[in-house]
Amino acid sequence: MYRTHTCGDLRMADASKQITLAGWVQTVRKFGSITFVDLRDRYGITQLLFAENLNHLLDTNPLGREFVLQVNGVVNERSNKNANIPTGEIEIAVSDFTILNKSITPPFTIQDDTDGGDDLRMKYRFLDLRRQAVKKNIELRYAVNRSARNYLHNQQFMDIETPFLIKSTPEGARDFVVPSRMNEGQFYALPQSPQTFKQLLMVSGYDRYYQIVKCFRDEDLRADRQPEFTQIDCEMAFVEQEDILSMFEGMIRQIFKDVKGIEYTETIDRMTWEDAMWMYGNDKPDIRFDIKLCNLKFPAHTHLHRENIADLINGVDFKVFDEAETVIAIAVPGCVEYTRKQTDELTEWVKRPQIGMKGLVFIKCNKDGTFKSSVDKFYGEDRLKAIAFAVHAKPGDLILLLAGAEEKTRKAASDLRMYMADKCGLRKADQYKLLWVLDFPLFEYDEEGNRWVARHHPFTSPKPDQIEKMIGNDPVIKNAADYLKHPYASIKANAYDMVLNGNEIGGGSIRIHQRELQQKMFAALGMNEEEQQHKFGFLLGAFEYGAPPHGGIAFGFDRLCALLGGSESIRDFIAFPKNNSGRDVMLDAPASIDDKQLDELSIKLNVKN
RNA sequence: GGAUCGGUAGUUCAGUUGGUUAGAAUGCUGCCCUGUCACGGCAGAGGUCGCGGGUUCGAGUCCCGUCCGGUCCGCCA
Repeated sequence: MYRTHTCGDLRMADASKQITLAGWVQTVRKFGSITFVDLRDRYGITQLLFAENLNHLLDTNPLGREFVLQVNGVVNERSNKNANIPTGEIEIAVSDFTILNKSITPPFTIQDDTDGGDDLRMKYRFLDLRRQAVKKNIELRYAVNRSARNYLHNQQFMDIETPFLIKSTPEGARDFVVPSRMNEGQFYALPQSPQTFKQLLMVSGYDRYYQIVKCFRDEDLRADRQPEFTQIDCEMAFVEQEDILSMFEGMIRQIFKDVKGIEYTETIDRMTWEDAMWMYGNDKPDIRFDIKLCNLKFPAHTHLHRENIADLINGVDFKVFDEAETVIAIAVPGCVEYTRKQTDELTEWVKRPQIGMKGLVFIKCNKDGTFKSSVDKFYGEDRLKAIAFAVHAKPGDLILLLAGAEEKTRKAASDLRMYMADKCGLRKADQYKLLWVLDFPLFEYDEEGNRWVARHHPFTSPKPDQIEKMIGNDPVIKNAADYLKHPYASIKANAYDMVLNGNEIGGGSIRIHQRELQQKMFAALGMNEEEQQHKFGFLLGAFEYGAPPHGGIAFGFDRLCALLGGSESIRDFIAFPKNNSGRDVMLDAPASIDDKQLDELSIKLNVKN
């Protein structure tokens, strides 16, 4: 028997027991004739004491970091206790030991605050995973997994596996493709999601399906985006939007309770997509803090339908604002004392290419009720006061104004809102705020292709009262510049996203379940009958055999884990992640394959460079 | 496809205006140490400054190219 206990088990109650432990050597502390060793496994750390009688054996069999060690000994009370670890009251008086395996010196320290950089840690991920800091993330991931499964199981959901080798249907993201040896010149694709399969399962009558499943997208990566990622993928039949929202509010509440010990009892806010864009400039707003965007000039072209607003900025010959399509302001609480240097830094920040604004205007709302702005030359005290009123600014606030083209300015204002909130500590790490964003547009205009694309995916149903708008109008966009005037631009979908602290953690929709409407949808996306049949004939066919009304949602599992673990990056919540370039630096994958393999697959390479 | 930051000892980093022998911490090796738990003390080894080219009397430092990594924009239905 290799061990009677783990390195996290033993306490004072076990004193004087004869035990056997096995684990990894974390540290060796030698004091002349006695030696302390910290032995580590998944469960904890236990201190070993090698007294005089054994110490000479350590001279001939020296222990190094990460050696695999088995010891027999007696549990003793320590004379000096360590309150920092659960096993800190006891130690093992070693009677004999076996080195089960040696280790070369690891390239970085296996501690919470490792000295290893990201790249190195990924290369030696199997060592990195030994660290407590990473292990607790992997444990959290499993806790979220268990919690979701329990909840869904208790709600009659069935976990049904769907295939990974499927057909490429290049709508949306790029597919990863897999060549087929037995079918010369043909390729499978890895699923971007099990979307069509789960819909077919609804047709088959498995009216509550879920799967915690890998999905694959061949797109550029980010700190929160991996080429293969995991979704909690769910679908239900005989449901309306409200059924889905309440079912999955229940799931997220359960996860908060099981994983974080948080009773999230408060109502989960709901907001339309239009409101989110109007008030936050963003379809996944962080509502932990109350800064809202305020339009001071109504944009000439917008899909956000709002009544006109007070004209507070025109008529003073300030060209920057006069010539701008829109002017958007935010009031940042308590920043009135910003120095010239600090406001200059903000200006530089919005001028960075990623934001791309030309400049930034300031209004300081002094505590004595007066105003001081960078545009005093144009705007008198009365005007500034009126603007401050419109922006809901209080004395002590700093108002920031951005001017420019509608979409760009709105996005910049949203980014600036988040940036200032971070600066002011308004995005509190221990605070969680959930939000549903509803009524997304059904279509999005693709400038490059001058056509409509599905904002969510082509299986999303329009709001029932807007089906007319869809079937009654030709999708062709005659004048690209005026796409917002096309009836399709305003069609809303039965689609919803769950947002946590400014991150989209889940999204879904009520699906189309009638063949005719589905075909109309495909046609709207520019797919002719032949293409429809070729790409989605199986689904259209299935819809003719009694497809029930259905809908679903998918949660980004990795991202949810990262957020619950308090991290921006999902990599530390994936046991073996890929780097920024989609490489596995441990395996050194992807890699070339040999000519024989290529030959079997009838593939000839055409590699540039 | 684009922007930006970085690459110097095993590791994490510092390195001034371009100037003699490139430093610190940690890790590693050896010696000392009976109560440590970030043990301590002494000594030591360890470098093609990512790679290639250029400017210069002289380049870790400046310039050009390139590779690798981080972050972001585009992209991600």
